This record gives sequence, C-alpha cells and structure tokens, in this order.
Amino acid sequence: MVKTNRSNNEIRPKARSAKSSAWKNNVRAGKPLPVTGVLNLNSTIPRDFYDRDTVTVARELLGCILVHRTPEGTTAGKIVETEAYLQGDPACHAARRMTPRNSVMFGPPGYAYVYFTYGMHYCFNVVSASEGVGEAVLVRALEPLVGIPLMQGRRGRQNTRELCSGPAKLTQAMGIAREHNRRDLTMGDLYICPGDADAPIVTTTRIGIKEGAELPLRFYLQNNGYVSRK
DNA sequence: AAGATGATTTTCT
DNA sequence: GAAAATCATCTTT
Repeated sequence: MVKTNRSNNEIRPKARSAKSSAWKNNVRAGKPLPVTGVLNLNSTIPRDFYDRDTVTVARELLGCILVHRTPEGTTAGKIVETEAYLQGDPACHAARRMTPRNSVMFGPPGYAYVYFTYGMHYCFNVVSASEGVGEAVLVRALEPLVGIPLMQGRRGRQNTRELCSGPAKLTQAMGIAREHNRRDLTMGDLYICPGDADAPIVTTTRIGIKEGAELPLRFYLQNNGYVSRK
C-alpha cells in the first residue's frame, strides 16, 4: 500500500558514501547540511510493518522518516534513536492495567501514542504489536531533514543538533502535541516513510527510567550526531 | 565534563 | 499526594 497523492518532492542532504570532514564539521557546528538531491516523502509505511514484535519494529524504524505537514510548513527527520516498551516491562506505561491514558497502546498498531510529562513535555510513540498487546516504540531522536528553519523557530534554537536530539525536543520541533494522540500514522498529515538504517545499530539501555533500567531496549544508529546521547 | 536544580501539570494511587 | 519514558540552566570540578 503506497500513497501517491502527496505533493511535490522535498530536498534532502546530498548522499555520500563516505562522510567528508566538511560534513562532519558542519554536524559538529550544528549547521544545516548541504542539500542537493531529492527526498521522496510520498509513501507511507503500511500497518503490517507495525504488527510485529516491538523490538523488531523499534530496530526497523531506524532510518525511516517521520513527516508532519502543517499549515506553517512541512517538517521531516530521519529516525535515529528508539526505545521499545513491552508487556511485562515495569517501565512500560501499559505495565499495570488499561487506563484512559494507555489504552491506545492496547489497540491496533500503527497509531500514535503521545503523552504529556514533567508538566511541560510531549513524547511521541508508535503503537506496535498486535491488537490487545500493550506495547509501543518511543521515538527519541531524529536527524532533521526538511523544514529546519521551522524547527528552529519552534524550538528557539539555531543549532541543528539541538532540534530533535531528545523525545521532547523532537515533538516540539515537529509540532506534535496532545491533539496527535491516537492518530493513525498510516494516513493523514503525520506519517512515516520507509527507510533503511545507514549505519550499524547500537543496542543499549533505556534513558530516564527507574524500573527495567537494565534491559537492552534502546537502539540508535552508530556515529550519528543527532542521537540524544551515547 | 559532570552533577544539581527548577519548571509545571497530568495521571494514577 | 507523588511521580513522571525531559530539558535548559546553573554550579562545581
């Protein structure tokens, strides 16, 4: 199932087999990447991608592109860091029982679970696994690709590395908030394009939790400068 | 470079 | 009433 009714293509960073020192210096300085090629944002990952075990979904989301089209403009970024939250996992919001907040996690896969936390931040998750299984993937970092000036305005920051290198930073940069909770990500203005990891996947422990902190359920693209932390 | 702290409100106990 | 899947800023080393 591929959508073809999107508007025109978007620019993307120039593809390079080996990253030059100039490229690395730009990333280090937080400067926008050179743009020359074309990025196709006209396809949407189908629901069956998400209807698999959550660790697989978390790993395979690396390299895919999160897109949000809004009246102010389109923003998009490559997913470079994720975490899996599983049934029987004490850190999972759905660990105890179904509540009004976590019920979307028990529903069909391919929907957004957006929650508000610490009195001021939103975090964006993708519901994974089959209906009835309360699991999801937290998207923790993006490499900004499209709409960088819009992201900079929303974030109040110029440095590209400070736009999407954390779960609450990325929702702010992308314009994702409570109205996006329970959105169907297989259609509409908030969606994910297919993509492949362009670096080895590092597996490590999750950030910011107390229980379940030893489980290897965090994944990121090795040597990517936009990950929230090593 | 690393550690501590305040902001601010929803959600569940 | 306490904790929270965080972030920015400030202090200390």
